[in-house]
Amino acid sequence: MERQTRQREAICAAIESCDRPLSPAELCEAARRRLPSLGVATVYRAIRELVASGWLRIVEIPGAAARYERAGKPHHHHFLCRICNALWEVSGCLRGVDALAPAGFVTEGHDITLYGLCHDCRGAGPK
Amino acid sequence: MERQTRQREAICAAIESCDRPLSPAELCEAARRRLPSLGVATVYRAIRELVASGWLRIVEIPGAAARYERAGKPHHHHFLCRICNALWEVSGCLRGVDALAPAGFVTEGHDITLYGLCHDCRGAGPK
DNA sequence: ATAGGTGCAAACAGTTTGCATGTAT
DNA sequence: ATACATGCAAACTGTTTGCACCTAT
Repeated sequence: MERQTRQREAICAAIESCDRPLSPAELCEAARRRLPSLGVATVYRAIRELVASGWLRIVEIPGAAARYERAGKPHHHHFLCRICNALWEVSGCLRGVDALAPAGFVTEGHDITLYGLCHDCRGAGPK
Repeated sequence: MERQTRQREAICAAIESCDRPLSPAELCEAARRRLPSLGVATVYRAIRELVASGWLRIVEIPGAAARYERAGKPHHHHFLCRICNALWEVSGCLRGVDALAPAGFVTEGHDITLYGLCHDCRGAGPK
């Protein structure tokens, strides 16, 4: 990430102007609205570099494509809406999560993902 | 799943003789020890049918290929070893997980995945 | 006998890589 | 001027599908 290029500006701008984590495809589509000629490979390369540099964070979701959000937020988890597929941030965590591991295992971290209906979809039928 | 075939016997036996969830590749390898000519496509087809019939359960893991375990076990979670990539069962859960959701959200379920070093890899360097 | 199952290889989707060209410094 | 970055297409990986052959019933 040594040079400032139009493609990197488009990619970073797309991430910053979105309030939810984006998948590579969503990010590519969003950045192409600013720079239509943008290639997929460039998006993947930028993601890798931004993650390596600590600017981006990978959000891995069970059963869905990984998404990316700006790094630096406090420890949190996510809520995946079954209806609209939006991924929401869930602040806070629980004590004792890491201690669930079997004896003799070394726990280095954990993920918690909640599933259900988000505020917007609760009560509404499928989109 | 209408007929009893050697390949299906090998696949089901592989699952039942293993105490942890297997990825499609692991399952294929294990079943091939019983029936070396087994094709990948057959493994995927069997997985799909066994899940549909309720005999197998999908275990989705953030950032890793899905694994499969016998259905019907009590609620539990999993531990993914960073070194050997094996997925281990973690018995128990925590109270209050579903209540982490933001107000107004309806939580229907959750996943917890722990990461770290399993008993076999703790202390050992990378394989 | 025959419908369902299998193995192979081709088709796919998502991600990565090689290379000639473009461009920020 | 010269690295570094980009776009394209080919390569890879993991999963699915089409099809001719095989086999449990």
